[in-house]
Amino acid sequence: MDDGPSTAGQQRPPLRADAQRSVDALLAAAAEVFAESGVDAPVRKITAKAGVGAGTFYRHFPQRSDLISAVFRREVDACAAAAPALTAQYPPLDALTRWLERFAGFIATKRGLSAALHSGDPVYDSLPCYFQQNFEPVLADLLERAAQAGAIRSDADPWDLLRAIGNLAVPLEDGDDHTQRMISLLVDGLRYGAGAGAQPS
Amino acid sequence: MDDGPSTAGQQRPPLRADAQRSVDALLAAAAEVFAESGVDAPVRKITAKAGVGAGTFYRHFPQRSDLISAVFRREVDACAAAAPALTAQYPPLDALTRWLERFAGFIATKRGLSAALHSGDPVYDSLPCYFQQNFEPVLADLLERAAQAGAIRSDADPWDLLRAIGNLAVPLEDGDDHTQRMISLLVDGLRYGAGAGAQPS
DNA sequence: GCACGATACGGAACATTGTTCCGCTTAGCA
DNA sequence: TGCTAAGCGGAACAATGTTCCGTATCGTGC
Repeated sequence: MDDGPSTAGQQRPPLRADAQRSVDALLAAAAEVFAESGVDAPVRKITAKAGVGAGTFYRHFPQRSDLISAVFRREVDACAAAAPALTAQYPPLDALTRWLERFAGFIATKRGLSAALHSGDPVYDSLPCYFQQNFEPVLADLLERAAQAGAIRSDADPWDLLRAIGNLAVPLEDGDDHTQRMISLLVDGLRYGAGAGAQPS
Repeated sequence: MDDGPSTAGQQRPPLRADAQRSVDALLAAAAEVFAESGVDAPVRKITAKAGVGAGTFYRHFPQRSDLISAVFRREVDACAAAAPALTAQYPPLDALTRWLERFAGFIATKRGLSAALHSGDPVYDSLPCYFQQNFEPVLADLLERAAQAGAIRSDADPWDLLRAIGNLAVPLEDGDDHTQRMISLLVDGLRYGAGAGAQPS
């Protein structure tokens, strides 16, 4: 969906192969480093993990916010893209649950992002929108399939659920047992109103 | 209200006179520097303005969040404390207007604080509460006096007003003409429903 | 008023991180 | 295969956070 660092680029010549490799490596490394150290992690940590020099980093991401934004979008895309595979592979309720857990994992790597979002940098303005626009339809589809299968009630609002799980998963601390338990609680809640004789797990 | 940096101190021996001077100087300097450069301003800028060494700074504020929190509380106190004098010196409606402008000035120095508040540092958890607990009664009193004088309507909610002006004053950019105009607009709005034949300015 | 111990001060030194610069390497192309 | 522009690496520099310790000051008991 996004093949480069700057989203505002008008018409930029296609990246040379090695440059594309660098960008990919940096995004992958940054995602890992952000997950373990937050978005304020030192540049050197990222370049080291990516195996590139500092110059290369600043060539592709002159502003830190460019990198943060790019990593965020890439991870949103990846998480949203996981849904179809789950839908194809599992029954609707399982697909739903597994995707919610995947989503919680996504949220868990967002330490420090909340503060960045409030920094006032206009680069971030579009991120909440990107978040909603990508996730809401995905979850709506999962919910609808599960509802049509009679596994869950049909009046759940996707956006409500996304925010609820977003809040549940914020901590990131200790084991994610807690988040997982809360998710299954939510899913049980969804099942409660299903047409058939659903029973809590 | 708060005579030292750490709010969690159990029973700490009273500060030596020179230490108290240092703390005061640092808080005053930090307030100025924060206002002009945001809460991420370099430590050296603060110590230079306060006329103290780096060691002194870290002795009193081991964590930056300690300083930010202390400055915030001190300024909340000062702003809230300005109300009685205004009440004594001006008619109720004037006192109300002047205090709201003072409050807007307070908000205008809070660049970067919003991001800090979302950083997750538990030191900040109590600040929003402190903000509300100090300002709401003050404004409620000003509103009530103005309402009893027949200058404004009596159904205004203090907390609503605080948040509204907080939002109006956020920018801090250009001249504060804009904020001032918006405040007088709000006050006119309050006057509109007054019992007597109040007329917009 | 004086001496003494505890407390606090200042600022140089060190550590960490952000950012730039430039000689060298490589991809893409004719 | 050779040329050129794009890209790379990492040393060097700059800005800032943080520590350390010799010196100065305060509060106190006499």
